[in-house]
Amino acid sequence: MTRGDLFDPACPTRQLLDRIGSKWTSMVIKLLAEADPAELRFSELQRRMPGVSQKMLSVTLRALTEDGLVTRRVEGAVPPRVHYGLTGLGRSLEVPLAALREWAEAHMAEIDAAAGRVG
Amino acid sequence: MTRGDLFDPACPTRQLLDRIGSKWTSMVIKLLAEADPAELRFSELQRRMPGVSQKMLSVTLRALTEDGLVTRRVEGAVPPRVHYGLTGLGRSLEVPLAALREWAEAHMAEIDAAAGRVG
DNA sequence: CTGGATCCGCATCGATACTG
DNA sequence: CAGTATCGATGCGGATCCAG
Repeated sequence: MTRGDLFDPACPTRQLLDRIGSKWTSMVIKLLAEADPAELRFSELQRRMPGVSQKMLSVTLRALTEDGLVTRRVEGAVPPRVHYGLTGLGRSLEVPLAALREWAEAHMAEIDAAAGRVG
Repeated sequence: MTRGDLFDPACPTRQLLDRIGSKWTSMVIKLLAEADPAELRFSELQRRMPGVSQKMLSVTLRALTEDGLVTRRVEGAVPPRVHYGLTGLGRSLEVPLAALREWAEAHMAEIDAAAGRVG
C-alpha cells in the first residue's frame, strides 16, 4: 500500500460521495443532463423535483455551481430568470453517475428484497 | 408531504446513494473488493480504516449484510472470528463504483480548485 | 421569480462502557 | 475479538419569512 491510497481521510471517492450523496444533488445532475435545451430554470427544476424546498434547491445548485459542475446564467433582473446547466466537468461526471443509475435501476429491487423493505 | 419520503420512490439512484453515501460504506466495499483472499476480518477492516469506531464499522457492516451486498461468516465462538466478503450483488456494484472512484481520482482536484479550496 | 436568513426537528455519527 | 447499548454533539434538511 502506497501513500495517497484511498484509505486516507482525503479519499477522493469519499469526498465525491459527500457531495453527490447529498439529498437532491444527483437528481439535479440527472435532470440537467437529460434537459434537451441543455438548461433548466430554477422553477422548472423545482417543478420536476417533487418535495424539494426552495432553500434546498438553492443550496444544492449553489454548491454544484461552486464546485464547477453546474453553470448559472442569469437572464434579466426583474423578474429574474436563472438558467442552470452542466459544465464539461458536470457532463463528465454524468458518465459514471449514469452507470451507477443503471445499476441502481437494475438491482435496487434485490437490495430492497434482501433488506425486507419490499411492500 | 411533511417527511423525507416525499420524493419520487421511483428514483433508485437516490436510494442507492443513501446507502453507499453513508460515511464508511464505500470504503468497506472497496476494501472487500480488493481483498485478495476475498474476505477480511472485522479487526482487519478496522485496521485499514483509520478513524472508524467499532460501532460505526459494526453498523456499516450490518447494513451492508442486510442489504445483501456483503457476506458474513462466523468462525468459532471464542474467540469469535467474523469474516466479511462481497456477495455477487456487491461485486456487481463494485463495477460502477470503481468507475465513480476513477472519476473522483481524476477530477476531484478540479472540484476542489473550483470550490476555492486551492489558491 | 429567485434565493438568502433564521429557527428547529431529526437522523447520523462519535465516544464510552459493557457483554460474550 | 466482535458486537451492543447509551448518551451527546453535530449538521443536514425542512418550514417559514424576508429581500431584490
